[in-house]
Amino acid sequence: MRKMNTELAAKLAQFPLFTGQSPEMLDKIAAVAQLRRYQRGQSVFCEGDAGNGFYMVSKGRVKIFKLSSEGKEQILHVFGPGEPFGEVAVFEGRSFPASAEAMEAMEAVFIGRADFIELIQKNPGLTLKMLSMLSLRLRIFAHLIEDLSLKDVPSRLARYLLFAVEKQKNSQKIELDITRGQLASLLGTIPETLSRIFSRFQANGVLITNGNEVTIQDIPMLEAIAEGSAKL
Amino acid sequence: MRKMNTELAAKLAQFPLFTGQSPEMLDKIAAVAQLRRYQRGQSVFCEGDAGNGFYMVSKGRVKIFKLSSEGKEQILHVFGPGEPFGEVAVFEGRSFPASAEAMEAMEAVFIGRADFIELIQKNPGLTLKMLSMLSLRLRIFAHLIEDLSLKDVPSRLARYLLFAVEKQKNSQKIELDITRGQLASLLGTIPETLSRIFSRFQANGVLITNGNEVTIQDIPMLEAIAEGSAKL
DNA sequence: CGCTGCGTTGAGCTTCTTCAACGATCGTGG
DNA sequence: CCACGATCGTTGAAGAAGCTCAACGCAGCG
Repeated sequence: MRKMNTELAAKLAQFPLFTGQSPEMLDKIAAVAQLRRYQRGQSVFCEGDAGNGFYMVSKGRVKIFKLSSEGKEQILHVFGPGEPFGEVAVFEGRSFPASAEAMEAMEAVFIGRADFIELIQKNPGLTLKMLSMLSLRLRIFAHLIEDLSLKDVPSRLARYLLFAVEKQKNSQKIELDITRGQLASLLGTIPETLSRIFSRFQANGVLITNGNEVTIQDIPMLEAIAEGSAKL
Repeated sequence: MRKMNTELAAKLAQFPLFTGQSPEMLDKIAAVAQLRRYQRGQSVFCEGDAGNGFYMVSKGRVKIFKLSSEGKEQILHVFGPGEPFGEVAVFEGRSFPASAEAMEAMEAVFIGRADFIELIQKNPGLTLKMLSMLSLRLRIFAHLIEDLSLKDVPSRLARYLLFAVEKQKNSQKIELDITRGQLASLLGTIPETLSRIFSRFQANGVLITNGNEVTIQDIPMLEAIAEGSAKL
């Protein structure tokens, strides 16, 4: 039992949310945290479920998504190691507003609602981090809403690719870390449409695709498409 | 000066965020808060502006929105008395993710970033309220994303109307408190499309429109349309 | 070897937007 | 008091964007 807690505490220390916490505090947190494991495709929670706590990814990735009545999926987030999810239900005290599913073998730390609220109240630094994380998510959501409502699919793809280029230190060769289908769902479209647009970009010399590898050839053009000042 | 502060303190006490605060605390808050007035159509802040603080509506209404490069508008929120806005920029420390404009003569209390962060850190109750508010907004955004990505316009309108019915205590006569154009922008479409759908609903006996007054006649049908199990 | 999941391509169609015109309402100034 | 312009809402016709459905290729894996 002792050993398990120190292991957990070590994991907790990795999370941005908990950096700067004293070892004693980490031990306290570890005492109320549980480690949970999921297989690829396994559901973590479903929209509407009662939210009794929140999660932080320690290994693998989760997708947070909504389903339409016809089964179409809209991905809201893809979270990897260090990122928390399911907090909305904790603070707002109701059900989960979306579903979560492991995209690959995944491991997450779970902390119950009451325990976490207690932690927060005693820890102003933690509070501010949490507020800042929720704010960041609001910003991301606002961006997604803008995309869905005001931009066409080529623009969205262009924005996504430019973001990926930036994230990978401007190397023009990008490794897509999700499948085409998932990317389509993240961009609010379907695989067929996404595929057509990739082809169109390639036909116009904007990029070259090769499996999960995409080489960007014309960044200025991509920027023009992203902001809507050029069409293909 | 003294008088102004007590006036302000009285206003502050009305805000859900500050209910339960001691008179002394309210005075302290009032000392760092400013009252700002806006005319209909006046901009409060623009997307990208540096966010040095946040606002709480005390009179009138604001819309929070994004603009496309062609000038199309997507409304993210409409806020009335008691509701805070612009907090994202405070906690995340960057710029405003969207623009804000007064929809009518409006009055808002402004609190600077540093002051508010100080307040928060000394006041766990305030913290939790703030977390809960941000969470609620994330939930609302998730709903909007679902609408935009997974539902057609008739569904969105149906959902909106059902929500309004519920809000107005189930009287089937609804008073729309925003213009058609604004409603279109809130639902992620344009006035022409919205108008057509209202006509279609009316032609099928689902509702009767009369200016800003809408009388719902077939709630079950509206529910069916909202969830996508019926089309017109 | 066949199966299954994933990606691609084509054809047709639905939905929504665009563009244009028109009617109604309201506030203003003559 | 009326005329005027501005704003808003409505309606029609045409067009574009993206979705559905179906077929096929390809790779990985039992």
